[in-house]
Amino acid sequence: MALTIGDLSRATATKVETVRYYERIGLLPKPARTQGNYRAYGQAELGRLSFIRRARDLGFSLDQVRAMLGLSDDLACDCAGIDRIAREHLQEVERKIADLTALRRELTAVIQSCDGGTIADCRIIEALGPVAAG
Amino acid sequence: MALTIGDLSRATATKVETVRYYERIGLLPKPARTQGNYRAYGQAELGRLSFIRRARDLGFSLDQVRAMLGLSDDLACDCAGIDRIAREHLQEVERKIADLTALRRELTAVIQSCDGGTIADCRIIEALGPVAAG
DNA sequence: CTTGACCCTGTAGTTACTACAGGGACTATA
DNA sequence: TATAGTCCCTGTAGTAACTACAGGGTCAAG
Repeated sequence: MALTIGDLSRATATKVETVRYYERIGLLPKPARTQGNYRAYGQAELGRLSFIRRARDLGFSLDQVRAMLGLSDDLACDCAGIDRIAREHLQEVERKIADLTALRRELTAVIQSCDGGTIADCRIIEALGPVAAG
Repeated sequence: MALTIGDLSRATATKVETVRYYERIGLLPKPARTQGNYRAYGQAELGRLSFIRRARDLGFSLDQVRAMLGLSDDLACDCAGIDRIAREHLQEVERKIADLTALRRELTAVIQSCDGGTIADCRIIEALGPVAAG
């Protein structure tokens, strides 16, 4: 049972036009077509699209997404290259987790002070303040 | 000692043009000017810009950033509204932390299997797979 | 007093979508 | 079996969030 472009769209909260856009720029493979010329997808494409959308939502560029998908596509080729890419992305992932954790702490504080009726001590901007000068 | 636009740019890894863009769309306040018509910033603007850039890097839209900055700007006004916005953003932050944690696990696995010489078991796509159908 | 690094305003280009326009496919139902 | 409604198709044009010049002014150092 093949999936339509609308199925992928609903399952990943992605506009139909965006799915076609990803195909055009080569992020998604050109799918099989039905007799009526409709795109016919399988579970693999659904998984790939889900990865793309969620990685985008985490602030990675399409080029970075492409590189991460490459980790999965280029299996058993250039291990040194894969290792380097994975390590770079791991660093970025850890930085993002740290920033989000700081943001969570400050949002929680805002909510709590709202609960208490006072909101004079909002430090949300400081949560993502400038890094120490190099 | 005022900061130049170049100082802000270097401190936050932001293009000078982007700083001026944020001013144009009202995300940064119009700063004071020197005799020579140069923009003159203080620490507050540096903090604000840093917040904007890091929140953008975490995948928040400029509108979402604007709402979060509002939490800090509108102190002592509409507590119910602030609470709602903060709770919504907290939910999104927690979802992102969960996704990034899954991504970190898979990237770590890729690096480890590379260390061991085998990379046949890359599950990075599954880390951000489709959510169960509703 | 000029060279180089910085700043200014403006406009045009890029990335990553998003929204039609104009038309074909398929499903239900009168 | 006609036809209304919902999907799909290919284009092209618009939007959001930058980014890159062009053409020119400012300012510290030598």
